[in-house]
Amino acid sequence: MRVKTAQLRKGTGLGQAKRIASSGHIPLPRGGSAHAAVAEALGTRIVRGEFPPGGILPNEARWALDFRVSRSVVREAIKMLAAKNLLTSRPKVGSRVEPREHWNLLDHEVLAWYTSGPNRANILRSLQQFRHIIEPEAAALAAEYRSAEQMEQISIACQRMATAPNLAERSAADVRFHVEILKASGNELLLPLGVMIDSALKNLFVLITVEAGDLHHAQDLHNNIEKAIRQQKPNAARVAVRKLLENSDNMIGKWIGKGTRR
Amino acid sequence: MRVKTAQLRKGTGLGQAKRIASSGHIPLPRGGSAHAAVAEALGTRIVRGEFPPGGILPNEARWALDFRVSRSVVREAIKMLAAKNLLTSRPKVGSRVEPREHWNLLDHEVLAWYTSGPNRANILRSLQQFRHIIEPEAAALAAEYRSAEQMEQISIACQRMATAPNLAERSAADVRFHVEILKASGNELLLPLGVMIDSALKNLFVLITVEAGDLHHAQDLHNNIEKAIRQQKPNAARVAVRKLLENSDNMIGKWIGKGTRR
DNA sequence: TTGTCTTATTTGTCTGACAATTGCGGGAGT
DNA sequence: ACTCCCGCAATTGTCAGACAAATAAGACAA
Repeated sequence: MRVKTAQLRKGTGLGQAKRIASSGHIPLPRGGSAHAAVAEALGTRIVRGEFPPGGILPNEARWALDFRVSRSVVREAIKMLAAKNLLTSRPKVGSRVEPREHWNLLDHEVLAWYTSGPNRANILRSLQQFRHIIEPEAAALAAEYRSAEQMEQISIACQRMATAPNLAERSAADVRFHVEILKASGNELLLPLGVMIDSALKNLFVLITVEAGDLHHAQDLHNNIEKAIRQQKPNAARVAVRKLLENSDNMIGKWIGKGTRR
Repeated sequence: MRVKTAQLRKGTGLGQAKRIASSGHIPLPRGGSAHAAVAEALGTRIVRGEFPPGGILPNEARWALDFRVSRSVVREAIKMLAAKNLLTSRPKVGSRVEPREHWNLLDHEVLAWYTSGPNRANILRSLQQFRHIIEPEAAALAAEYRSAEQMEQISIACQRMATAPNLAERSAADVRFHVEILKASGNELLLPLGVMIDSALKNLFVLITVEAGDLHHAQDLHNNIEKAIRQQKPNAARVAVRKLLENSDNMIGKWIGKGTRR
């Protein structure tokens, strides 16, 4: 965070209130670099719908005033958002928010902004549903095409899950287990997608682990997956993963049922 | 393109050849804005493996010299690549290329750079495989949860495919058909993912359409999908989509078999 | 050998200026 | 009154130079 302490510009009582107010000083979250902070602030507000798709947002100079940063910083932030397809910029017209279907929702930053917003329940549901689509097929592909080394990695992760001394390490091994399966699937796109899903559901993940009173059962489910892949039985792998997901669905159901508000 | 004609810096015979050569003038593709051009140039070279993951790339000043642009432009380009997780920057150390599994492969620009590179066959194979995983389930979900309006849109697209006067319009209707199904699936992540896949396979798409001597057959396959979703039969929808994909697999096989090099 | 200090390099930020683009309104011509 | 063209102004795009901050690497002392 490089924002100067002093350097308060004088009044700037320029008459505006044209398109959107957005007046006054907006404090930036401390800790990172300024452009990242601005990008996060803008990105969050866009994703939350504060600036509707198709709309024009305030110009760079205005943001510079509001955030008390230079225009360079604002520009770099806007370029980052443009790289995520949240908006496009054109001279004279400004930066226009793209329609939602153009947004790169698969970007983990965008996803994080999304899950911090109002309709996070909706997106979390979509994510879990996504796992049902992706993971059984990934396991089936892994069972079919895995190499010996990849199998080795999967087994290591599985064993580490079983012998983990605490929940944190167990959760880490769990993620590793998933990732290794995705790697073994041989599909280059499955890996980043799976990583993205896992990191987005990370919170959910540890909660499930905590909630699972019956760790033995959960471990059995994982062992079954490992075995199916080891024996190169795609269908068995599919079924085993479905069982595991079913289990975690139940955990989520319990968790929601418990009335865990926010 | 805003690069000045004049303004040729003098010699700059500074001794270096430190990490990577990259000396001399690198011309930028004409047509867009400078930062977009630089981002594309750098992104392409990174994705193609010219700068290996974990490596440090030349500093901003150097790129500014090589591309004959200001450092601001280089910085904005680098920020765009950082937003796609291709690299991270830290003071004093420079910009380091991230490991490939961190790259946002689901970004359509990154994907485009990828498909223009050497191992495009590999990535195209992964994409088509992806369709086998995604689309049947999407259609099943659509069959289950579609609204009346969504069904209407799907039918319209299907009919428009049948009555299209030329290949271009037929291809457009085809894409629309897919997108409407994804929308009807009710999963917010399926839509952007599907759009991304379709746009990446666009070229492949039209080729398939061209290649398909038997348009009637292809249309029947689409009609079956439409019917299954209309009748809200998820399993039938899954099967119908699988048939369609099988057909397009065959077309791709034929096309490759024909010896279409390059 | 180890810990600390200095230094050099690189990104980060600020500032001010000008260029390029283009939506919009006003004026000329019919 | 209507249409077309042109200049204006607002906004992003680009440039240049300066300084701040961070930190890796080497120098030096204990």
